[in-house]
Amino acid sequence: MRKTKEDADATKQAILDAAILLFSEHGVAKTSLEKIAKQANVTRGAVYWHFASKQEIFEALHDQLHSPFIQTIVDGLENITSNPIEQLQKVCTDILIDLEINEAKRKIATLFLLRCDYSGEFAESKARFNAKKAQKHASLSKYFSKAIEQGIFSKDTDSTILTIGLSAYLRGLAVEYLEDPSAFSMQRKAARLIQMYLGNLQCNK
Amino acid sequence: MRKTKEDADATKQAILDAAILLFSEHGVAKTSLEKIAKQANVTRGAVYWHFASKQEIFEALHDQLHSPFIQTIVDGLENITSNPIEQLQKVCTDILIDLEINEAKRKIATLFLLRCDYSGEFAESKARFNAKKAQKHASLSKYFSKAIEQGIFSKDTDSTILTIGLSAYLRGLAVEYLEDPSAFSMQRKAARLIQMYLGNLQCNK
DNA sequence: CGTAATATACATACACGAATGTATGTTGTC
DNA sequence: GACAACATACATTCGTGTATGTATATTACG
Repeated sequence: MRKTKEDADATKQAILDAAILLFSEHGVAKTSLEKIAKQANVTRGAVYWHFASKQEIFEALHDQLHSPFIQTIVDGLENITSNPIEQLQKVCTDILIDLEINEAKRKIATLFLLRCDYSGEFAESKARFNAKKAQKHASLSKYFSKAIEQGIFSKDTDSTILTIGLSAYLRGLAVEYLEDPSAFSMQRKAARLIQMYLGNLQCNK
Repeated sequence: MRKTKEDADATKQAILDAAILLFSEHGVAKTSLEKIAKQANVTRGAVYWHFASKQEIFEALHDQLHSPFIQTIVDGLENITSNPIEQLQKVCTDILIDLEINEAKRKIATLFLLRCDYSGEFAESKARFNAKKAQKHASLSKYFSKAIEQGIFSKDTDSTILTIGLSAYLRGLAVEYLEDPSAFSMQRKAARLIQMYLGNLQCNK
């Protein structure tokens, strides 16, 4: 029953896809390798061939798919346009709207924000992720500092506070939305939610 | 080995305390009833005498201890003072600082925000909680509407957006802080973080 | 270029521990 | 002496990890 290399890659991907689905729906802890195998139409033998443990599956998904919101912001601000504040607002708004219209991203975000806890065996994944995040944090903070110096943002803005706050705000909105997507619509509210937070930063001198 | 009623209540409380500790440190899923019993210096027999299952322990803790931030805000705004905006800022700031200085509250918040997922058997707890939250949401939104009418808050504030946003902001800040308390100090930053969010709402006409 | 050797990509079977729930025993109290 | 408040013992299930079987793709060799 040996398969070709492409076949093997396909089943590996099927296992990962099954894991995303089950993890995001039922939680990481409550998903057994048996269930993942069944969802992927293989046996646990196949799963253990490609991965040493559930933890390894989780880590593979985590490292490949889970990126902090700040990273998306930093990426989106790389090429500066005429109006940096509007640009920032758009980037943030798009992140949130994406959670509503992009099912794959919604599943991934649900998984890592709501369906796993990072205590114990997953602490290393979290540590790597936090390092990544801290790096982007610093990067965004620098960007803000510069923008404040240049008079784009109001002088009484604190770049660190702004970075921490924005990160937390997006995280909070994402979590509250994912927890109950029927509570409000991102497509309708995201822009105003972001506007409320970032709308008063412009230098009004 | 029969104990008096007070003794029994004490062991029940010891079991609950042990559960809080272990749940918040190692996660709900990874904490067995055996570990809880050991931590409480009893056997699993005692645990099963007081509770039917781990789920029942979780639900008891959840219903008694976990209250949405909005509830604290609504409670804190009950008796209106001279400056409602300052009052609101203080209430929010205090919630955050409490996470740093009050160990018990930090453990509880960690447990319910970071160490459990509400899929599967805990969905009912989450549903009850969400109902409670929605109620307080509506209540706070009404408060804001009134304050806007009275000219306390700026006219271009949307009470619903403000409520959703504030709830998400506090949740996000709490989560990011609890996830890594060394990242920043609430005692130092909370006031400014809240000020940045709520500071521009005052009616400036 | 055909074929034997080997490694790959799994499926199947088994052994084990952990956790759960229940049944039953024990002791002190009212 | 009956019942509350446990401790102890037992049965069962679930998940994991590993060992083994096996068919086929790939490679090496003559």
